[in-house]
Amino acid sequence: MQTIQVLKSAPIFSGLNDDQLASLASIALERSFDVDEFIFWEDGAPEWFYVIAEGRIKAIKHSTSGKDLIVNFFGPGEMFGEVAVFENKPYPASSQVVEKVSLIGFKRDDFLAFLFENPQVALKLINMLSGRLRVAQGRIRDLAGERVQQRLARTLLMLASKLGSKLPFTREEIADMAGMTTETVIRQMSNLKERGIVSSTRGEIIIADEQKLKLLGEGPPEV
Amino acid sequence: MQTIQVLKSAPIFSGLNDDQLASLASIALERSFDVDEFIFWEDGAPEWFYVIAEGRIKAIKHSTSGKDLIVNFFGPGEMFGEVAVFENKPYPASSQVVEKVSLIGFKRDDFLAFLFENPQVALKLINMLSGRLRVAQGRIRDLAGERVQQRLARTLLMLASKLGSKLPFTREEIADMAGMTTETVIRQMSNLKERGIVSSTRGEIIIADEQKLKLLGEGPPEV
DNA sequence: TTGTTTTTATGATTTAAATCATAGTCTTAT
DNA sequence: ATAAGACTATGATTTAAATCATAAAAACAA
Repeated sequence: MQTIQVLKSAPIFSGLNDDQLASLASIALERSFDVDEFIFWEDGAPEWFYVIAEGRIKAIKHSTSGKDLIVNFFGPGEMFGEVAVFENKPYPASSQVVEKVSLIGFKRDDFLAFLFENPQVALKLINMLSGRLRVAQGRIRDLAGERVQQRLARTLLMLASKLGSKLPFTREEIADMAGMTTETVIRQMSNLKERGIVSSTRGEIIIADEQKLKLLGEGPPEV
Repeated sequence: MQTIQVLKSAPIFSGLNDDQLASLASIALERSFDVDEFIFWEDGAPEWFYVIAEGRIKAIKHSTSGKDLIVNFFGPGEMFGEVAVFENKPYPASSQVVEKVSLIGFKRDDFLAFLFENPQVALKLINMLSGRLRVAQGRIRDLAGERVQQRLARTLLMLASKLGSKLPFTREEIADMAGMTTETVIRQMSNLKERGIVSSTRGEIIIADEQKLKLLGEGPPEV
């Protein structure tokens, strides 16, 4: 796809006129990565800020205990790497390809200059960062002290809100997102299957009853 | 203190010239609240965005299980309420006064208009939101699966980085921040006191050996 | 001063989830 | 076609932290 077409369809650049898009495209660079490749590593120098044209990536925070945590997934039209670039500090997480991606990259200085000239985009960016902060705070609460069943339910619902009811994840990936062990996720999923709340095939989870899942995620353990 | 003086000293407005400050002050409104008062409630309509002139507040996320979580503390010069205002969605957390505060408030529309006219402030804001997102992601990792000793250590260090080594908090408040029970915090703190890492009086914690605390926060449980 | 509330402290018991262990099933590669 | 590896499944055991319970010390109020 044409760079300009991709930019046009990205929420962060929605509403830009042709001149603005052309000026953006002039500082953009296309890059592609294969499955499992790392686009950048946690603690690396913040050079690039990306918008996804095609494919999906995951943001991973490594831990001294070896237990990595998947902090987010990003797909077409979404941006990532922005925290590091706008703060001019090392990337706070690694990004690894889940599905072969084609990216549009911007160099830090070029993009900041563009922002300065286009307050409209800056406001949009402020809006999107606020949204991410809201989601992050929600996850903080979820992870602090809730029971695994609730955490799992919320994790699945969060994914479903981005990807629909078919979730292309293994139990292990879910465990890395919800901050628990693979075995625990498997047990909980078995339970959810018995109760008809989800169904699944290898590497895929289908949410069958979103209402019930919401009850589990919001209400007390026993409902 | 004069509104303009306060604004001048707030990081988000650093570097503004007198004209800009005057224009800001013209849309600002001063408000004061007493200890324990709520400035706004989670899920309330996003009307005001605040900068603190004096005092301290805490941001609280309520949970269905009744166990509230303190997601942040803010003091002089810091802003809060921005997520709701910039997204135009309900406040993601409540804010309650810890120490009598005097605030400078901005109405949503007025402030957005100011931002549009002052891209310099917009960029600064992007920078600060990025910083908050980075911190939030760090907390997500901390809360996901680490042991209480590590979580406590990191919580204390996070607070120390904002407030210095004297922390004016009870064990209960720390527990609400780190996502654990008051008893567990008390036990862990007793242990840290025995080892000479912290000392404390009622309602106050003093970090005596930040180096050792960092080891506990970063390394594996046994060092 | 005495009584009440808040904060800190510690012991005993329970429990949810991690860990350890084994195995079946599905997918992919050679 | 068979072997190798990844994914799912379940049982047994351990363990960290929650919960339940009691109490002393400090702060505060009447």
